Amino acid sequence: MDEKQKERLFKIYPVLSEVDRDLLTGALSNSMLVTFKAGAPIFDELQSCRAFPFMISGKIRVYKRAVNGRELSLYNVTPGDACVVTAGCLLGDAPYNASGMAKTDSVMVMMASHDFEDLLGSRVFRQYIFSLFSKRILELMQLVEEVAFQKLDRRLAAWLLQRGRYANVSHQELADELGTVREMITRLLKSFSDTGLIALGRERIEILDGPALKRIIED
Amino acid sequence: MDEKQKERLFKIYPVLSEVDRDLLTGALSNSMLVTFKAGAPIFDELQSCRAFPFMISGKIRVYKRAVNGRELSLYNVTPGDACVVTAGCLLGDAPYNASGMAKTDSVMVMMASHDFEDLLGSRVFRQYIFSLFSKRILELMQLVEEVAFQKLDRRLAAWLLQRGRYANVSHQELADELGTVREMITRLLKSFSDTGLIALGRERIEILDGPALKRIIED
DNA sequence: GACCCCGTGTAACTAAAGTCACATACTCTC
DNA sequence: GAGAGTATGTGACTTTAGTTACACGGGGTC
Repeated sequence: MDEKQKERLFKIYPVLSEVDRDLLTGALSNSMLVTFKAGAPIFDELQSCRAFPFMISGKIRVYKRAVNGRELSLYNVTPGDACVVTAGCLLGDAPYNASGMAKTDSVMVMMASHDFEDLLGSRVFRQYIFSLFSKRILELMQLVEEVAFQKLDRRLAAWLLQRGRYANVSHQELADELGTVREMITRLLKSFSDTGLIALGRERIEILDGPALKRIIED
Repeated sequence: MDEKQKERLFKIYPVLSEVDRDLLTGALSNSMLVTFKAGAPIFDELQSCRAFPFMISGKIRVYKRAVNGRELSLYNVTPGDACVVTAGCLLGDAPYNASGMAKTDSVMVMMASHDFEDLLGSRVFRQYIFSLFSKRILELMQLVEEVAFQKLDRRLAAWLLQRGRYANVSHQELADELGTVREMITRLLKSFSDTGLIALGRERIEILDGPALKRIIED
């Protein structure tokens, strides 16, 4: 890692500046910069893991894959985040039970497990990591509820709203996000489009009537 | 907290003996012993939380409740465990987003947030807590997958097997565990019973043919 | 331009889950 | 042992989701 990259790292994880200087220097000199191309698989179910990732740029999608090929996104990891599966494997010493792939070109610093544990000696750093964990746990619990209790049209509407005015995704990608099949997405999008809530194009969805979508979510 | 209770606490959380003596003594003298009767609500969605619980005895069920009254268990907390929602709220400074109730009479030591954070200064203690967190996260991810991709008969069979030879639950309780409705459970249990996999009684299920149940799970 | 790949549209059908309504039966209490 | 309250059994029906199979069309390649 050169100085420029360290600087970026500090910018994204300001909490690192609170960590003991020597400890950090040692840990970083041990760490490796890794890059992934968009679409590249990063880890897979049942694999065990060796290092803790600090995302510098890009976006990692963590998801579950069912036997029949259907997928469901659990969460994304972006710069400033931590990947809790990885951390979970690392600290809980269990194999991954999800898969990860790069959604966009991604760069991350991989820090060895024991170095990471050293850094956790810093109270502020620890608080930061814990709060990332906590955020994820709450998100996961939310996800469980949505999958268990909410109809697909609601979940789809919520996904669209959260995405902003335009979304450039194929129906298949959307299905893989929500854990369903392409045809369901096509159908639901069509019905949204028929009632003027959205406009459709190839790999493109535009929200025309946000408030109406919100009403679907709220029931 | 008297000496006898401290002893029990140490027995259940041996890792506490690794923590700095003075720190621990201070933290414990600040802590409160709390008891809940079976069935008592412990916390609820959107409530904020003030302390970290160390379970001494009993069992806490953490679950999500849907608007229409349906429920779905997320996990149970037993002695030696940590309640990650609570920890999540505490450390991530967010309100609860699930509910908790005592399944059996329960006793726990509630430790103030800042005392808990002090204890985390100990590397071994920290590792212990992190590994509890990790375990839960992996469990939650597993749960998401099951709810999203697995049919109810599989999930029910899995629940029964994991429970051991006898389960003393009502169909409604089972429905609340799995996030479905009573009638579905009654129907599925009936079909299991018709094929000789289980024997049914009032609030009682006995597994007769474990291997066959396993086959249902494995498809 | 012919071809192919991929994303999308759609209809008919199956399957799973949930809803409604009500019957039955056990248990505990008075 | 009558009655209340809770647990279970069950059939008919609706809704939601998933499956199958195929048609259409744009965009890029050779």
